[in-house]
Amino acid sequence: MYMKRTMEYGKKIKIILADDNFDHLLGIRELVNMETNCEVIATATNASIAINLVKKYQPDVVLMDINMPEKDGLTAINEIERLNLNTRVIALTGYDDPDLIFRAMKMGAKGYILKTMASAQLIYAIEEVMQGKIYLPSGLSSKFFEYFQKTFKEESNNASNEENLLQYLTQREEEVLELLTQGVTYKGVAQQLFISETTVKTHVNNIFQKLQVNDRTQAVLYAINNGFLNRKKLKMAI
Amino acid sequence: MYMKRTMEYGKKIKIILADDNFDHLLGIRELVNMETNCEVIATATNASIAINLVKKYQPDVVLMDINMPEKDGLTAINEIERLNLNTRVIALTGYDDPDLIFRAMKMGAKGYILKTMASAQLIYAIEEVMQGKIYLPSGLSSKFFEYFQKTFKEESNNASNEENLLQYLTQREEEVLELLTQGVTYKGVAQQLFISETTVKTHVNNIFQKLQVNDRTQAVLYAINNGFLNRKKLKMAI
DNA sequence: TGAGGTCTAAACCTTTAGATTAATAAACGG
DNA sequence: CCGTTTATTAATCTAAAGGTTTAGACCTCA
Repeated sequence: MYMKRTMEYGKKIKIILADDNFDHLLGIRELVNMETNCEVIATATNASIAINLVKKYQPDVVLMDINMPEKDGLTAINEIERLNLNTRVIALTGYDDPDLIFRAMKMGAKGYILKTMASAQLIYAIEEVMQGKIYLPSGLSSKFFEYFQKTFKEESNNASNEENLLQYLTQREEEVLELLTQGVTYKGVAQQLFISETTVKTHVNNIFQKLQVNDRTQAVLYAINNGFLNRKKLKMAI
Repeated sequence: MYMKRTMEYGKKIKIILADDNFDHLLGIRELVNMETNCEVIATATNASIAINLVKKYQPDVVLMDINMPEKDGLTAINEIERLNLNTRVIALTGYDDPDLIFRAMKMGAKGYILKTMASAQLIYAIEEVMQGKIYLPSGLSSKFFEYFQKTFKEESNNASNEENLLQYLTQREEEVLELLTQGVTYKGVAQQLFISETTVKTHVNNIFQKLQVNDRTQAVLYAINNGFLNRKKLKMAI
């Protein structure tokens, strides 16, 4: 499924622009077209149109303003990524808000540039992502990592939380809890573990005491918030 | 709480080295000490000792080999970060495994370098992180982002899952569900929303039907896995 | 061998959860 | 304006969950 995609000289890089500000649209198009290696093949003033254009033309690069009304640019990036085309999206915005950068990268953006940046950087970004690289200017990269680490700080504080009550569970109790986190009833747990329903209740009660909760919902929430599922490798640790 | 930390000329950058390989330890110390602006004030051959040394000397930079036996380097990085000192950790390893890079950054590493890299890069990395920057060489940065985006791909596929059943909930039902995700009982919900317990049960039943689940645990799991909490801004969207 | 922990199970009881049905009021379309 | 839908409210009844106590079988470690 992997398609090699180096810059083929002679063929221009096909670009689609999406920006709700018409003046910006024209300006950027002008700028990009000046670069002989690039060609803006279509423009859109909202995200929905942009997505349709991408489906139709399958461009090399999409420059997506992520501050658009209605369907926002971030969602649009995600939808384009999920098309699994060979299209790279570069997020374009006026703000260097860390959360925005983080979410854009999360959605699959291959680059992120500010409208206030020098125009040469835009061309450079296009060339970089065309080579399969990620383009994040140094300043934005720092913001991204700051935000990234801040986001995971609480989690790791919780996950290795002084006293993680999950550690006191026995193997059997972990097995029961794992089934509880899947929404299985006592009867279901009993059948899957080949024990009686009353035994399940005993285990569950012990779990409640150890986790200091009163019911299964709270137990499940505790388990999820304290890395139980991660440990079980049911889901990638985030 | 923010302390400005620029390079103060005249004062050497205090560095602690942690590497279980004694030869590497000597080599890196030699290398770092050659840089007149740097000084290795202590070395450790395992993570536990390293952490104690950090507590004692509060160095500017820790070069941490993350492939050590017993307590692994990644956990050590996390523990050092949680000390909230002004110490920056640079991960040091022989492998450019994306997962390793991702986890190191998650734990709070400010830089990541390979032992195979040119020695000059090590010095450069130290200087960069001392300026508050993140040091990730281009190649490793790409690996990081690839991994980052791959990790979040599934999640966003779920989150904006064609048909997110959460969208069919009424406002009242959302209020009820929000309380359910906190492990509140029917009685508790009734008191908080000033309605009768039986009314709560009706809402809950409607929620079950709309989310196509059979009990509150499954409803809560559905809500969590489909971005309900994120939307409610109770928790940072990851 | 005896103390302690785990896993199993049962009886008995209280509380909560879940299913069904239905009344009221607001919103909407023709 | 009236029938239709939808949201919200509510009562009743059954099933499931949860609390408590007791106890036997098994294993381990001192």
